[in-house]
Amino acid sequence: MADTAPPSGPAGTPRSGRPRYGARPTMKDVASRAGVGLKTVSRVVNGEPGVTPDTERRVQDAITALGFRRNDSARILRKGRTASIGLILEDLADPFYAPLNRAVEEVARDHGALLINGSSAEDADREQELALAFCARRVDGLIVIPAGHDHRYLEPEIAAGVATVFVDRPAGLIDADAVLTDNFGGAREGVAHLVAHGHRRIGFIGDQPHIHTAAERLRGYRAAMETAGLPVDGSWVSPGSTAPGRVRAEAERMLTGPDPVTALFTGNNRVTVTAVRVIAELGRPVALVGFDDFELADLLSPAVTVVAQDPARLGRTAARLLFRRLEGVEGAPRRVELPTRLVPRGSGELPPPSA
Amino acid sequence: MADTAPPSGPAGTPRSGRPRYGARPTMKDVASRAGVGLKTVSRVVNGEPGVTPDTERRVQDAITALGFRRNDSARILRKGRTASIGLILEDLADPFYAPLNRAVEEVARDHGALLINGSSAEDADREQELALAFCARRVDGLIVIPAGHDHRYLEPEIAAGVATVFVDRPAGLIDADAVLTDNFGGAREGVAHLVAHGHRRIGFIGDQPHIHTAAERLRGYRAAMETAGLPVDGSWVSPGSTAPGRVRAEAERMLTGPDPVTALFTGNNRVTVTAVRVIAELGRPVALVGFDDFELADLLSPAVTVVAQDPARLGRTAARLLFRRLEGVEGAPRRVELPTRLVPRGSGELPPPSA
DNA sequence: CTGAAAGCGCTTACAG
DNA sequence: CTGAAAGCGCTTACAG
Repeated sequence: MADTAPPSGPAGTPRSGRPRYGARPTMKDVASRAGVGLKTVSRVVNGEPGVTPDTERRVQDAITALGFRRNDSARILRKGRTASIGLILEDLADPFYAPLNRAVEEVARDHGALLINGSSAEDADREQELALAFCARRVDGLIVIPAGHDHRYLEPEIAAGVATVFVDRPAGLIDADAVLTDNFGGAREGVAHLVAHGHRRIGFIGDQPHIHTAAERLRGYRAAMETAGLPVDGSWVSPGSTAPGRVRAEAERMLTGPDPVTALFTGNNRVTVTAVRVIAELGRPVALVGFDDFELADLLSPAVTVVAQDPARLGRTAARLLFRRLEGVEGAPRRVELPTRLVPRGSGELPPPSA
Repeated sequence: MADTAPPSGPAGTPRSGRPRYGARPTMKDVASRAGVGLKTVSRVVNGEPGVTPDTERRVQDAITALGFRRNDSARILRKGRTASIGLILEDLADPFYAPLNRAVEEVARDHGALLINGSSAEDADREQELALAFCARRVDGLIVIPAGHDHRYLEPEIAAGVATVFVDRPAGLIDADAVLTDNFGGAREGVAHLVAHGHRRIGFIGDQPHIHTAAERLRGYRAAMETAGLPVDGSWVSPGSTAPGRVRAEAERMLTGPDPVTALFTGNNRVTVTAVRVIAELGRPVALVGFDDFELADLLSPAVTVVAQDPARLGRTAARLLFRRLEGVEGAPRRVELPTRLVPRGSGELPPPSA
């Protein structure tokens, strides 16, 4: 008899209508179990009209019995769009980018898209590798916080229809949508704030100058000093790595030399935190304004005055622009610049020591 | 002549061998342009042996000319595994989970897999929706920080071969791999530390008790008190929302009542930060130990003593376990528990006010 | 209302 | 060394 076939254990059930272990039932399996055609199953799964209640029920029963779940990868292959976007940031672990990440996710979710994530680790090669891997998966769009300065490698992808928006820093050597913070204006305002509180000797410690945001902030510092008619001594300006060791050394040098600065403008949150430590160890108050807000800045004493960006808004704006492009909005690449906000908390309002 | 066909603008090039705008060249396009078979292109693209240098060059030229990039979605459909994993956490914007996220990414990268991300927003329905969406995309594996307490919805997926590891909190109503922190032991140690510094009246403010980690930490608090032979007044124990308003009210109540506690044990980083604010406003030192480390804890005054978890290790451990499962390691579900580390910084070593 | 055929862009299993 | 055929699991376009 046909039933004398060897009993099928959990690891392999050749009996028709049931998938083998580790495999998954397909629409074909559902169709044969329900005794209908493939297209009818497709109609039920996708809620398309034109199926009698009785047929629908039979299909639903088969779906439940087999534990069928539509394979969206196959669907996607046929439909063209993948309903997924890729986001490349510098470091998924960096608290500064976390709200940006979440904001992008929310917008993607509103549009029914999934989010693929990756960290460039501030390495141009890794950025490219990730971006192209995402494109190979045929993401509909790409949001990139660039690490590199040459994005020509993306030209074929963009031409092929991958919507691409750069955030936080502009693209290099290609013309593309970008959503940025007004780094120049923010830094200028922060330094002007120190000037307004009587400082004339203001130090700048920032990130490496090849990073766009760092260069812009340094430019803002210089502009504020020039506007105020203040000279800038070369020894007051220190762009470079944000490694605590270097920042610490530079802050100590500027604050304890023969003719010390009376205030510090720090170019990003990591620099600011190290500067706070140095000042605390110094034992005397030093005026400080930092670029980027950070948690607990208000709990330190003195509380730290900052030029705040809005990372969530950066992400939201970029993602919305991306989906607008995907919906067919054409036009020249856009450059959106978001404002900063000066948050006075105490450290930036300290006067210079009365000479 | 054939060349009298209407000129083809950028939006549509019917000329054979070139894709229309917005579409992408396929292996078939490459094959016909190079004058070879489809399989030969596949061999070149995948670096398989058995192609003469001359043929290979012709194929490479066609690839370059057309800007071909293999469609990994199609490849995946045929191969079975998608080389992607999904990670569901509570909130991509939460700095606590950011290092976990990055650690998972690094392990995935080591295994050539991409990372799809999502936030449950502490909502069980949204967790399920995300998990099933990831499964529909046929991720190879799933790492979940669960929001819900019933994960039976994942049983068909797990049976179908989706490797699944829970992190930070265990799965509900199913038996599955889990990587957890020793919340009980950590809390017990933190409270015992306060006891060792002379405190007998210690308050506990924690998260909602239906959250596994919160319940475990409360259990640790009670165990430490009991071990020390100290009674626990009901008014000293406050599990509930971590919203600043509630935490603030509870901290103020415990610290300013008729018979106030002399020390506070706070159940997570958000609670700790609010407690620090309340204590700062109070104007007198109060001993404090918090569960979870946080940035700048050492810069506050007094610096905050914490029971630290290692979120990156949590993520790394979970991801490694996941890939071991994907490599075929069978066996009963595992439960890994990672130790905490008490970090004395000052606030936890304050003595009770001399009565 | 229902379904057979063709095709999305690859890989697998074979055959020359 | 090379390639035609079949198939991964769906959807599209059509026909009954």
